[in-house]
Amino acid sequence: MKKGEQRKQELLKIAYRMFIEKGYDNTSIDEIIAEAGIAKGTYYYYFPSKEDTLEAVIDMMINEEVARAKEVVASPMPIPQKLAAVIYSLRPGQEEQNIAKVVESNENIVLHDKLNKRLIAEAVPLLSSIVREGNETGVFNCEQIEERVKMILIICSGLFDEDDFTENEVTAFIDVTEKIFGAQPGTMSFISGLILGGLEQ
Amino acid sequence: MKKGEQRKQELLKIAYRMFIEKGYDNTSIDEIIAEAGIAKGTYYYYFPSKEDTLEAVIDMMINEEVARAKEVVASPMPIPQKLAAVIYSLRPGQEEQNIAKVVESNENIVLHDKLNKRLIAEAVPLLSSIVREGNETGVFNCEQIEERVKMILIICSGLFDEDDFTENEVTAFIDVTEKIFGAQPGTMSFISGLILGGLEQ
Amino acid sequence: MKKGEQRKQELLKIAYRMFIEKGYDNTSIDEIIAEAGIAKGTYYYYFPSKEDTLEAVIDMMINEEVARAKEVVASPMPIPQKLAAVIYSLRPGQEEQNIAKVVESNENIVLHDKLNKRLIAEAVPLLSSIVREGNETGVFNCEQIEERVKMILIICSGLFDEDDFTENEVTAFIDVTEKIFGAQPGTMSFISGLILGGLEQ
Amino acid sequence: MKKGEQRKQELLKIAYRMFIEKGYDNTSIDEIIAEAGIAKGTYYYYFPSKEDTLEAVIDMMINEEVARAKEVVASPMPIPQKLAAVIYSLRPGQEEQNIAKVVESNENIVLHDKLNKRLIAEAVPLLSSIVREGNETGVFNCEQIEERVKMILIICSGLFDEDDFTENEVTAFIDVTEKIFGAQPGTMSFISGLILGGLEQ
DNA sequence: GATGAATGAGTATTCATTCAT
DNA sequence: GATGAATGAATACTCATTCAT
Repeated sequence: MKKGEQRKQELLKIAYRMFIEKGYDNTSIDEIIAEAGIAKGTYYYYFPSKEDTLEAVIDMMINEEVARAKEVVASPMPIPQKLAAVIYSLRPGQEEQNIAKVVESNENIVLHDKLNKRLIAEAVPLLSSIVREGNETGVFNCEQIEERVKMILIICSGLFDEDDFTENEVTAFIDVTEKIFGAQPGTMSFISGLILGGLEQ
Repeated sequence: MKKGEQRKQELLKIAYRMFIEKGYDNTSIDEIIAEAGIAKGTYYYYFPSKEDTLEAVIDMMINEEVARAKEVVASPMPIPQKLAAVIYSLRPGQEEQNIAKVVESNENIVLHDKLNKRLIAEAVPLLSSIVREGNETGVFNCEQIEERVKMILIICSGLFDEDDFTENEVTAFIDVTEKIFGAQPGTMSFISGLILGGLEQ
Repeated sequence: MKKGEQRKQELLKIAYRMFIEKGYDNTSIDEIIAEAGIAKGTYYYYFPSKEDTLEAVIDMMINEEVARAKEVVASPMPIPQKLAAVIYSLRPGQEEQNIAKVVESNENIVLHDKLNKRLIAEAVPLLSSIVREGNETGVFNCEQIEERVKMILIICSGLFDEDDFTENEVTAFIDVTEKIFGAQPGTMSFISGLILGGLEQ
Repeated sequence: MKKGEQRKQELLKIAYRMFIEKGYDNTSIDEIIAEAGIAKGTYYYYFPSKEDTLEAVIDMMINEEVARAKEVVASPMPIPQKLAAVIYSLRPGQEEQNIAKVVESNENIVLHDKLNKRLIAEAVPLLSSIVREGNETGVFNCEQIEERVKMILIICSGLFDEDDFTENEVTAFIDVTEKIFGAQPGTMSFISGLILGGLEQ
């Protein structure tokens, strides 16, 4: 990697962390360069605008999450487990666990929303292939695969984004997931353990 | 209604319209007062801050939508139709049909998101009572009623907000709705006509 | 005059002086408000932009110069003297005599040029009426009055703007002026004294 | 011509074109080097500063215009025609005819003004020799030759720069030119055709 | 000759909020 | 109830220039 490209990656990491910690709108260029210890001109040498930096940060996040998801896809696992694992690996916020102060999601709707739309776009094909495989092996049975996958993703992001879900929500979610993909009752019940395990981390 | 309260309502209507037309962040107090023809001090006499104005605008929208929804609840209708009708009446954006220029939803995530969360909070009890009635009459059959209602609302807002849904999405949505509430296949198929009808307006 | 209008006039005076002393481009808003002792917001309360301030400054200068010129027009004087006196009163830079440090004209071409164009537009009708009167009394004899007046103004601004003209230039100018307006030789020779007198100030 | 000198000339041509197309102030070094396809360091290897580039551009323009003018001076022509032809060949903007988009003259006062001053300095001796020749052959009759030549140049640049002159202006200009140089009425009337011909190009 | 990463002072503008009258 | 003058912190972005390699 060239020297310039490396520097750009560093900047990206810093911007990424600050956007998550403080929110995109609440993070000023001045703060970013102070943190990075560079001059303002240097920042603008690498990024044409703050907006572009956001775009680049989102690309970076997406790429990492998708890469992780693809590893899961490639790994040997029962279909239902694989489906759940991929969704789980895509969880926006996964990344953010390592960061101490995460801004209230209210103050970062911009980042959150952009990320979500991109994530859905990237994840639908990935998950659809799994569901298709499930259809073939008989563990799933459904049509409109892409649309159902999209629904699951929407439900996940709407339901679990804030980490304050209840047992009832999980129960209903499992049932709905099974029915959405035409699986036998109980097929997805392992999710319950997965989520609780995730919480205990 | 007192004179002061009346003026506050006028201001609210203006702010409401401008937020939708231009987006919350892109609407400045200066623009609001110019439109209203009042002095800046007058604005701050009625609203402690811009944020509070947003809150009041959202309250107003919610109230109107909930009132409309309650009328539907009170009206005599088969349960499944009533359920759908209430959800439909709550559709955020319903209000905005009368406004010429509506800002791109991207630029109004703040308003959009706040509204959505409030709407879900208000709508869940309303819809739950309908589902409960459905359970009693046997047309529905499900537990975790509130959670399932919430899911449906999440799916609706994620799927239908942008008016660019496909036939496959509608088909899948109908199937999923039936299964979520434990209804017989075909129970909710009338939705298809409802959505298309809504589009043809 | 209302309080606000008064403040605006003060600001205008300050901006005017600074533009002349330092040049338009070299004068920053920060410097203006520091000089005026006001907050940045206050500046923008009175002027929508720096460009508008320039426009307002030019208006002010033009108005004062035109007012002075109109006094001369109204005063009883022989036509040739009156013509010269009006031109002299319009001299851009007349104003600037009172200001200690005047920026090199090179650095203020913007102001200078805008002023010049406005001045010619304002002055042509005024001077034309004088020339017309001269035509009637027989002291002048020319057609294309407006065009000739414009020429004289162009010559003046091109020749005398920098105060470093020579005796030969004055001699030629007098001759040309007489011929432009079809006056008898010697009619305008008093100008020589006028210019030298002006210089001695 | 050495390789380095050649590259400098190329750069100059690019800067020249961009200054005219976009205005001096609106053209950034970044844009110049992007157009030229060179690195920033390379630019500064050839030019010590942007200001110096402007100076060099102006030199180049002047040289070309003066060279053209000198050809006219050397060609066999009646004196009055030669005088007019030289002035016409010096017209700033002559060069710019070949360039598609030329910035509004308002936005390029800096270039325009510098060029004008330089042009007058270069042209006065050239034209004076013609007028002197005219004095000797009797077609002209005037003193203060340099000063009168300067006046004509000032009038031309002030009157004809924007290509929107009227018939009256041309008529007056011809008359004034004749009188400035003490020529017989009608001597310069051919100018009328020259200007109209120039326009028809 | 040539590169391109780094600089940092400079700039205009926005806008929610306050408060004396 | 109503006014509007005053505030000032905040902010993104520009750009000519330098210099180690």
